[in-house]
Amino acid sequence: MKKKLSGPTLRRLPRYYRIVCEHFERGEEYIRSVEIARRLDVDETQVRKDIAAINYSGKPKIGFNTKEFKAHLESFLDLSNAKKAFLIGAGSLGLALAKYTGFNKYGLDIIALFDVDPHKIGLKIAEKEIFHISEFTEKVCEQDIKIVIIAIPGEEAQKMATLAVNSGIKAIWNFAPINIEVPKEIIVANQDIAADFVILSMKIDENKG
Amino acid sequence: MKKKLSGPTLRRLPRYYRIVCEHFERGEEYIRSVEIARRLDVDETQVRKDIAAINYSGKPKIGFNTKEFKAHLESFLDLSNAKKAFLIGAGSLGLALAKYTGFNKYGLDIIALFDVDPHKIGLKIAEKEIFHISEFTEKVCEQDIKIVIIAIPGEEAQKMATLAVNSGIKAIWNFAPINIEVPKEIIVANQDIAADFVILSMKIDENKG
DNA sequence: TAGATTGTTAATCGATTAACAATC
DNA sequence: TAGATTGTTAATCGATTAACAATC
Repeated sequence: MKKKLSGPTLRRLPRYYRIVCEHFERGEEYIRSVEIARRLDVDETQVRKDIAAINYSGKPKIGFNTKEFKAHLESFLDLSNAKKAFLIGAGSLGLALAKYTGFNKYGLDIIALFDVDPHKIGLKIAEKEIFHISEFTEKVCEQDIKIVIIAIPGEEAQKMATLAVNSGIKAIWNFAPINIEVPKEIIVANQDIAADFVILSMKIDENKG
Repeated sequence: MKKKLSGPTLRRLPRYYRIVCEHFERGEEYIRSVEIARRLDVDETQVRKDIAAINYSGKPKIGFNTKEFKAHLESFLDLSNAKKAFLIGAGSLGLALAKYTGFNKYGLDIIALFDVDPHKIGLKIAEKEIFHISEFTEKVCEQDIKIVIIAIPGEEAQKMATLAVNSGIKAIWNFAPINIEVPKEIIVANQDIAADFVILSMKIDENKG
């Protein structure tokens, strides 16, 4: 049984993974904690602590073997095990997410899209078919889907979330700019990209002051 | 001079803003800290502490006036003051960001897009013209742009970041799935959405275990 | 007034950082 | 061996939570 990691540590791990991949792909055999720390602007002791927390270890004087460390992170973060998901909303954001190539590497496999626009039904985006939302519940059951991504403009997002929950979905990744509410056993991540901008913009102000 | 907020507090403020807006638009005059806490799954004392940190106060027994509190957050987070930005990349993600309507409310105004594809140059997306990247530096100066959003597939992102820095940009919001590196006086937010998925997916695993 | 909620001080908890020992 | 880097224990720091006072 994995011991539970702290939130901050968990959030740093995918960032380590990215850096380690970059080094590995560049053909570098080892990476040192100070290098990871510099790239991500965290403390180097922090990096080693986090690595210790996932039971990996490096070699004193040499560093961490990029290939091994990468594999360890993939195993720990369960990246190789593709998780099937449905995507609600074939608007511009939905299409962008459907076409996004970075997800496979991180264990996300978007299987199909759903929309209400009759002009879109039947089209294929990046080899994923667009179905009418009325087929959603049935297909969730058929294909044993646990994750749904919501990418519609807002007002309808809560309704779609409720539909998803009633269809047996276990986790919702919400890109609509509202805070959706679902029963507490359902996992929700409200991806508020505008809020992320606000944080960036506050940092700019700080730099000026 | 604003006293500096902690990172966690700063990250919660836009979430409070969203909830307060929702209540205000629903016509509710007051909101209580316990309600905000419930909606965002944080501690209610935390909410009051955060509110105190931005020098706002409510009324005992009644709560926080939604209209006033909303205005206070807008002022504190500087949401009313539109920040001009350029967007590099008119691919599907770039278009989705250009069309995204939620940004205005959060103080972001995307002025124009840049790309290299000759078929796209001159087109308009949500009233924003697409220019050739060769015009970037000149237009940054002309329009005194401080922020650039990078939405291209990856390999080229570092080059574009460097171009942006050389053009005098002060902050970069990077959607490309690489960790871009720039001089330390430049503010960078690497928006790694795949990483956000990993965190969601780990939470699902925890729920099972 | 009584009760409910805000506001604040004190206590706890956990994450980060510092110091240093272990190791190749 | 000397030096560099990992790994770990201890100290610090800051965020969260708990307790309770203030207030309408």
